[in-house]
Amino acid sequence: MVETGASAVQSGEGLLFLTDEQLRKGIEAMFFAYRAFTADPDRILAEHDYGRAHHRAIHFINRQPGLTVSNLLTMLGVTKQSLNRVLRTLVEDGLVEARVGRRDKRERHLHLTERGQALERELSDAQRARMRLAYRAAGPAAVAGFRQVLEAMMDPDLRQFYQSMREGVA
Amino acid sequence: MVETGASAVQSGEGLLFLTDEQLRKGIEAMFFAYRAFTADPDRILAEHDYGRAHHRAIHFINRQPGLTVSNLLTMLGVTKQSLNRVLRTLVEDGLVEARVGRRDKRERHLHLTERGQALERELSDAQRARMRLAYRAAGPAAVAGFRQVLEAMMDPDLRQFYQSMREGVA
DNA sequence: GTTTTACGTCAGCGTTGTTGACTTTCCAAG
DNA sequence: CTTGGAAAGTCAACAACGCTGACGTAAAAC
Repeated sequence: MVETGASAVQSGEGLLFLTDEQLRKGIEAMFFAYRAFTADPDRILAEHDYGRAHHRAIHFINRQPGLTVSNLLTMLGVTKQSLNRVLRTLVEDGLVEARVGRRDKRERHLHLTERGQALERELSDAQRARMRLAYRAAGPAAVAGFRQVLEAMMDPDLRQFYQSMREGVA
Repeated sequence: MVETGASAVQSGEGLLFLTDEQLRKGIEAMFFAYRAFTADPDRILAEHDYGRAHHRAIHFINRQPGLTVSNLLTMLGVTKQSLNRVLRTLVEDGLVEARVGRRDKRERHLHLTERGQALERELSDAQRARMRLAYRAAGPAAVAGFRQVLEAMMDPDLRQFYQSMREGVA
């Protein structure tokens, strides 16, 4: 066992938010919220015969047009075989274009086609709509806290990635 | 398309936190944080030849000892066939006990055995440890906001479940 | 010129989700 | 007391999406 019991309370600092029960509620909140978070895109993807893996690829290709396969690999944290299967179908279906690198011809630079962008918009509109409602309901202060806690949960290297994603969308 | 462009900004209310870019960052934060959130349990589960599905079952059985299979089904949001496969291995391996209902003998009331409790503790200690660090780093105000936004994201019926989970652990 | 890197691909496997069909058990209402 | 339907379990088949391992090609790097 790592740490058991209401360790935070025992510290006597009045850190009620660090009770095991509070932590447990946070864990469950993550579970249920993530379910909701993926529900809308999942519905749309099912209509197009795609899955979550396709969504993730599309999202990051849209976010950083021209990123290479290995970049994407690092961000998604899957094997190249797994990603390749997904990427191949997206290229075959004409949603993604893989351009050979000009400086380094081994690289493939990924871009969304118009059809790819259309699906991306459909997916992210749905996801943003839910997010917007949640943000609006909770208010700006809550949103700041939300982002702070999520960021603190990430592994350091993934946090780097997250923070370094440029703010503009091109 | 549902809503495109920086709709919130156009409302002129100064709701900067509702920009598409802010929403996008929230979406990515969810993605990366959830990865981290499941990483520690996943490692432990792999050692025991179990998967995330087992973890989820164990979590909720521990949380509400004696809950029925259909209760669990509703909370997890999977089919009974899918849950049954998981539950069967847990019962076979002696981590979960399925007691026939006394009032309604069709029901199976689920309980963790000692070995089940041991694994639950191992898993949730790891998960809580990460959560505790994140909470501590972000502070109580951020934690409150974190919970508020997650709660607002949930579908109403799942939010009901989430809120109604009793605070004690029995 | 050899090694390393980036990418693609084939084969095989495991977990976890799905649908559909069917049985058994049992409560409850007619 | 019979019957309808809910709760639970099971079998079969399938799909998405992870994984490992092995292999091939092209190009960059040393």
